[in-house]
Amino acid sequence: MSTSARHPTGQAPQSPVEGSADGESLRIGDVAKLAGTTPRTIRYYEEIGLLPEAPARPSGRHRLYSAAEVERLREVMRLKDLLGVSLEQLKTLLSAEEARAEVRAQLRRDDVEPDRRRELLQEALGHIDRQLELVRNRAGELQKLEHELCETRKRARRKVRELDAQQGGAFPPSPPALETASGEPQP
Amino acid sequence: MSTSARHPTGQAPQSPVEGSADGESLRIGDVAKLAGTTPRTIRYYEEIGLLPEAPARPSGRHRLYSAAEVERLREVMRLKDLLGVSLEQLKTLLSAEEARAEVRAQLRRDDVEPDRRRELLQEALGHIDRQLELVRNRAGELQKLEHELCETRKRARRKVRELDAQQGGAFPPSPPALETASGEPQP
DNA sequence: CGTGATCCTTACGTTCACGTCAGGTTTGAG
DNA sequence: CTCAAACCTGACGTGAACGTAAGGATCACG
Repeated sequence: MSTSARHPTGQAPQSPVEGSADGESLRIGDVAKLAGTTPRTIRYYEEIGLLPEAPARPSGRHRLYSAAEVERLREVMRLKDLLGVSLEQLKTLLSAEEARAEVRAQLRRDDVEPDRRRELLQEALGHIDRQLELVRNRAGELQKLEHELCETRKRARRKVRELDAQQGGAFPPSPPALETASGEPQP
Repeated sequence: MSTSARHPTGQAPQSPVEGSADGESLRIGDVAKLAGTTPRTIRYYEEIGLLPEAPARPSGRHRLYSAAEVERLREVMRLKDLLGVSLEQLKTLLSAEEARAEVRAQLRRDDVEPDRRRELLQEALGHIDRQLELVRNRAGELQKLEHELCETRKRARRKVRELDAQQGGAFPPSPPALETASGEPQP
């Protein structure tokens, strides 16, 4: 970081990020930026099997991704954050989606026996239900917490108003500070 | 762990856990069990200032807790889990509750100037609002996720039914597996 | 007042989820 | 073809959140 800022163009000359017409050939750095993370994380996720290996990479060559991989990554990060599970558990959960993808693939082919189809769909449904239960539990807990906080908030506001009214008269219920009326509550 | 299982009474002779009439004098192991964690974790939380030091412990003596501490601990664990924040951030968030406790204490004393009261209450309100926003964000995200999962689930079920109907006739829509009608969905 | 279970402090070990650095290779604009 | 920028593979480092083990002090029952 001293005498290397040569390119007077300023920014990095590479990284199209959206240059090509279709949504193909993103490099790992681009994907990372688009998903809001780092290349290292992507490689790590791939390493532990949370993300599939970059599709058909010809040996030691650079990884190339499509927009779909970015979506996948975002979804992974979203689930990790919202469900608060370990990457290992997340991998298990996501295996369900892989299974579903496979189901869809099989469904597109028309040469599968209906019995087999039923099996696959039923399995997928089971996965979905497990996820759904997990999500519902957490969502419920969070709503409970939200409700509690709202109540607490109400009580606090009431106390403020009481205080205002009690020794009021001196000056009218003037705007107490900045954000006054309904800046937050709107259930 | 060889020739020490003497006490024929079977269980540990200590740990009242609910023996005393009031809710006092719990030892760290009891608290841990009641809250579903370990003594080490409790000491750690105390060490980093997430929990207050066991009240008035006479020097190197054992820690003693009351039922209230158990509640506090459960609350901490709940927030940690639901909000998915670091213990450091959680400490910051909880400082708000400490502040609120202090406010309540000051409110009980009657000799505080109203202006000061207002200040305290307003501050507490600010803390609450910050928490509330955080909780609401997460709750909203989780609901979105839940909704998406529900949709996916619906589609899957529809496909199953289609499959049933298509090559049905052979045998009626018999119970596909075990859990059949409305075992999960009830929004 | 002995004694076994529990607790104390101190300190090092561990797992997860990456960060960072080294040394070499690949890529793409010029 | 050149050359800087980005990428590659290892390998080691790191912070958070505890686990675990050592050596000794406390506690409560008998």
